[in-house]
Amino acid sequence: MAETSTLGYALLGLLARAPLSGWDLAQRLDMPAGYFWSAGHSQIYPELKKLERAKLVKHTKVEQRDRPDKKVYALTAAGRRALRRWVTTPLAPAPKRDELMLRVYSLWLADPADAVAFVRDQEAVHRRRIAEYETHQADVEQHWAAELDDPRSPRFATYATLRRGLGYERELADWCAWLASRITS
Amino acid sequence: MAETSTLGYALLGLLARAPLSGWDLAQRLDMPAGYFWSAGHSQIYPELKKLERAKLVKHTKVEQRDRPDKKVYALTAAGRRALRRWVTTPLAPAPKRDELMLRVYSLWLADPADAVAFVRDQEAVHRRRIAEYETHQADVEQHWAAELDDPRSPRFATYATLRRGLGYERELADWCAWLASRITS
DNA sequence: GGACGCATGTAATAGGTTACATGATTAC
DNA sequence: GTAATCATGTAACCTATTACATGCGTCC
Repeated sequence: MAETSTLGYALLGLLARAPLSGWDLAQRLDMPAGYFWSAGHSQIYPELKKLERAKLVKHTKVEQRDRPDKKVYALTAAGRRALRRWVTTPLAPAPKRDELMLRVYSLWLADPADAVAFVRDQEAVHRRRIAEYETHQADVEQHWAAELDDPRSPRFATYATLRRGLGYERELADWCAWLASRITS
Repeated sequence: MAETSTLGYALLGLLARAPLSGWDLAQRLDMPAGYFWSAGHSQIYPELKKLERAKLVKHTKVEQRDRPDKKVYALTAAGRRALRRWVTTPLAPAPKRDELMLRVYSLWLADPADAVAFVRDQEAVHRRRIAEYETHQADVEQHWAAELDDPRSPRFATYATLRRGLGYERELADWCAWLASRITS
């Protein structure tokens, strides 16, 4: 029996690093900022209420002069425990849904010229993302070198996911290049 | 205006290669057989009815002596055209949802020993999948070498997705190994 | 006055999973 | 008879997306 949904854990994971408002959480989980989980604000506000009913988070009203007031959510001790327990719980294999692969599975039907254009376009998308991630990586390695050796610092965890994102995008872009050249030849 | 849902295209993609019954389609889209799309039979049977109403597929009853009768679905000319059009249509960036990365993002909270065990376990899962895919790859390369050079053969498309699956799993397993050793040191 | 960013919510719809339900045929 | 495989369907629930809805404050 999970204490909350996966989205709930995503929110707890962000709040474990710093208290945030619903709007702030939505910023971080909206594409393209959310590297590996995403959600719109219409999903986040109700979820925060659930988490609060479950006593995993609590909010405090913060009045602002220059902007509308907001509710800032923070983890409770129980919320932190639940998150900590969840992170190393056995992970059930999730069904994959990759639309690019689904397209490629039927790409033999297309005109080869169209197929190459499609695949080269995908490659460009991922090369752009690689450049973006590389900038992040360089920044992180320069400014937080010390923390990247400490597996108990949040920065270490962020760095690990960034490395994975880079590896993923590189492998994908290279595969696109391989496929495009293979169709051409 | 898409002519059908992504699941619909997944079914069309399978039927473009050979006519199949709902049950056969479910076999191919059930974990772990479906490499990059999955669906249960409760989603497939209604979807086939939708596709038939849209005249993208048609079924014929096939009586069997040794087994229950079945409905075998095949693409119509319109279905084939719709699929062909769809494969190279610009692909909208999809929101990512990767629970493993979500766990790792909060892994700094866990005891390092638990964290390493968790990551090593994940690595093992993906190494097993690599071994499986490698067997497939060897089979395909041996038996269908000629077709793998023809971008208009379905076998070529399957081979391309298999290569991608292998690249994905290798990158992931290697990243797990990197992370585990980084936590340990 | 209008656009933009901040801020919070609800409603309707679509997509997906789990559970319920039935029935044929074969092998043990 | 009973379990396993083949075969087809519906219902209930959960998750996620898109659309609707409101309102403050700043800048132009």
